[in-house]
Amino acid sequence: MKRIYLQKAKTQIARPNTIRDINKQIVLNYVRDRSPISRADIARETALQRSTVSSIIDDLYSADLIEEIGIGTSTGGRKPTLLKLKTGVPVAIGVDVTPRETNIAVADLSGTVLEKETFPTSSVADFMSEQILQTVSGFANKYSDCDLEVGISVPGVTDQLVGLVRYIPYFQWRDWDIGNQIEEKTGLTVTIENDANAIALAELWFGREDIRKISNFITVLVAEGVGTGIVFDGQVYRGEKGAAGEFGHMIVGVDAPVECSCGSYDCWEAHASENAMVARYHKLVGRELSFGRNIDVNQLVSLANQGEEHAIKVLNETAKYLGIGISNLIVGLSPQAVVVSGRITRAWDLISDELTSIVERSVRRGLPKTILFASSLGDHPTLIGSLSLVLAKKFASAS
Amino acid sequence: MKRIYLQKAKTQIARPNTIRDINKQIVLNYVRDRSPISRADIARETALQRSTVSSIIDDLYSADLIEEIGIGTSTGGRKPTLLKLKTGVPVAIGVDVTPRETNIAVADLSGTVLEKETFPTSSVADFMSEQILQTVSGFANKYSDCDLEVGISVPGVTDQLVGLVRYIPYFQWRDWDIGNQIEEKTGLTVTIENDANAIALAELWFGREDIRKISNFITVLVAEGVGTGIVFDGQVYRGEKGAAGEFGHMIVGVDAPVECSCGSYDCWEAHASENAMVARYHKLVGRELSFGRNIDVNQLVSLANQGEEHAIKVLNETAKYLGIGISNLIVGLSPQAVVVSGRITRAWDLISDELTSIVERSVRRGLPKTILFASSLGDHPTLIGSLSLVLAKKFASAS
DNA sequence: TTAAGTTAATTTGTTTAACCAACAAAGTAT
DNA sequence: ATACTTTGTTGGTTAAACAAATTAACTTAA
Repeated sequence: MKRIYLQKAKTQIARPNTIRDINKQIVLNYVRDRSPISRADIARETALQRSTVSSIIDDLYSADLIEEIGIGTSTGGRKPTLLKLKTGVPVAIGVDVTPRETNIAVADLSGTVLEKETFPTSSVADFMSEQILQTVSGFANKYSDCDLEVGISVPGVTDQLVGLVRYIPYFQWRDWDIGNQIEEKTGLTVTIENDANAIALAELWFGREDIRKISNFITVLVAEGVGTGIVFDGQVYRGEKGAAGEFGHMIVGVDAPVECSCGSYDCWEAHASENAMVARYHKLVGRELSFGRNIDVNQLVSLANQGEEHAIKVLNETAKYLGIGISNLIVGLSPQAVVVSGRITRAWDLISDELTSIVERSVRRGLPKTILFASSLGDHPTLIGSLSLVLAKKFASAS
Repeated sequence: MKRIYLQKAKTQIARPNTIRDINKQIVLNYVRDRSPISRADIARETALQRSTVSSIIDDLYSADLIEEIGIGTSTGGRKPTLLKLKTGVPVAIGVDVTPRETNIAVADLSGTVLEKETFPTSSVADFMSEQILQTVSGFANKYSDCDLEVGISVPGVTDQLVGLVRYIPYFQWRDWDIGNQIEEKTGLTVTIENDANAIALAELWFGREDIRKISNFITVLVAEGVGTGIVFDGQVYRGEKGAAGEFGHMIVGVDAPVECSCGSYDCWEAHASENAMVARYHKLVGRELSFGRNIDVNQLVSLANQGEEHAIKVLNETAKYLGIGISNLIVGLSPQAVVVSGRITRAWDLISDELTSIVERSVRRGLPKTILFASSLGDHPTLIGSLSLVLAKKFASAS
């Protein structure tokens, strides 16, 4: 049940083709989710007429979105022709900027990465712009016969309307105009989004099956900072100007091991981020043990997985604060699940007990239990996030 | 952009009449919002054909939702016939249960209360059920020729699917079956909802104009406890089993003046509720000054408005904690506005400065400013909330 | 005061895309 | 070999949009 806003009425009214648009999208989602599937199966499940389904399938086939994959087995009558999403054809370019490295990839409708390039992220914005522009337009030229769009994920505040990165705390970049630059050079449509929101979108469309079935959940991205993405009723909630999900700056306790990117020492981010984790380790073992330089998060997690007790202690401590923040979110938003992503989840076995026990304290009488998951998006969740910005548009409903 | 869930596909596919359903709803909203308005005006604003609008208006007229109000002035040609919502006809019964009193009212499509009965709320659930049943069925019989539905607002956790009140902390009622009892006795459809969520719905549809135009906001209800209602994208976010918005149990500080309904002393509710306010006053002035009995919130607010310094101090202190919680919500959810309701808002002039200054600290660089409002729903916001549960259904879009 | 121009609302016919029913194609079961 | 099933297509019907013409009712200017 949703309020109708009259300002947008001209785009909201239903035209004769609105019916087809809606049903086309539903049928496409069936092909995506249940493939291989026959026309008759879709008709049964949607309660559309078989003739209507056939007609819609013709449309989708012409639009190069689906293909026939073969003939199925009979169940007492004519054999069904089976359908699936058209794969192997590039449809999305994803640009994933993280503080350490930048990944640019080309993917097909199913989200499968067909080609990928990686380079270290430089702290000089103009230099980065140039490198990204070069790679993206390289892909665009190579696949100029395909109908491509570009999605960009960055660790900061974005403005989707004007295609601008407002602020990236890690590099202190302000008003980085990468979106428009790509649009101008390649002519492709560009969508830009905060990393945590992009991950939320990726979990919604490409995450593990038990999450894709859920319509209300929260993603927590533990990286240099802590970002949260909120999925509400099957859509990512962006808030005013896409600034929602900044629960990283929620106050959870004093005297954090590191300063938050906002300057304070009492934010959740200052207690539970990778930076906090690294700082805890140095405080515990002294700097000399870690080769005089800062230990890498990967090394820290590996040490813990190998059983090094200091590393384990640090992970547990970090998990505790992660849990406190998560339990605040659960109390307030009552999501069906919370999905944690970031390198810390490589030691999921070591932290899940601590997390679960803290989170369970927040379960209130009579309320359903919120499930905790580690992300299943793999080693580059934000890259999948950037691709999702393009792919989700193909499958999502307009409203 | 919203995910399509295949489980519900059978109810989501578009039929030929889906077009009409959508456009009918949009036209009805124009009549509601812009009345008096002519058919030609609606056609211009929606970009529907004038013939289509006329046909839809005929439908709405037959359904008794609108009426002609007269002839407008010419702007150079034929005079327009002006339309408005049909008023004066009962369509909703609202049942508003608060710890002190219970209000039951009948309202028309515009939300205007046509008739109202009030009685004190008893702590005995069965007795309350009987009183409510009697009053509601009285109204139902009196207006048996009208197409009525019932909305119920309660200060606790509700389960809309089975029509049950799961838990009311104030009275410690569990599984109070009032919804089904009314349905059985009267045959009317009943919708049950938590008070804070009902208020959010009321603000969305019947609140002040500057709020109705906003699609993302949060309502904070300060009563015996503190409840929050979240409006995302023009719809009330209920969370899993309607348990969202329990930010009252967010941890904001230690040593609250009263115990929270959940038993702890560090919840927001324990710092910022009416109960906390009353406890602060007693601690400050001593019990004897307030006639040996607990001072009433109304009295406390009146004293403050008259300039009594202790009362003012208490209100300021309470506003401080209210502000801390609100600023956490703003950081995390980035709403366009926060609407405060409850008796404390009768002293809005005394608390708004304190609130605003705390909230402004949470405004982060580059983010739009969140506006703070006192509710404009009047003295019985939860009653309007209960009526909204019925009325919003008439105007909202299905998806 | 008549003719010309405007605006409002309705009527008539066309198009889209759903539904339904009948049917051909391609199988299985007795 | 015959009867039944299942899949997918074809042709006719219906709902509701659009588009254009028409009627209604009014204002303005010669």
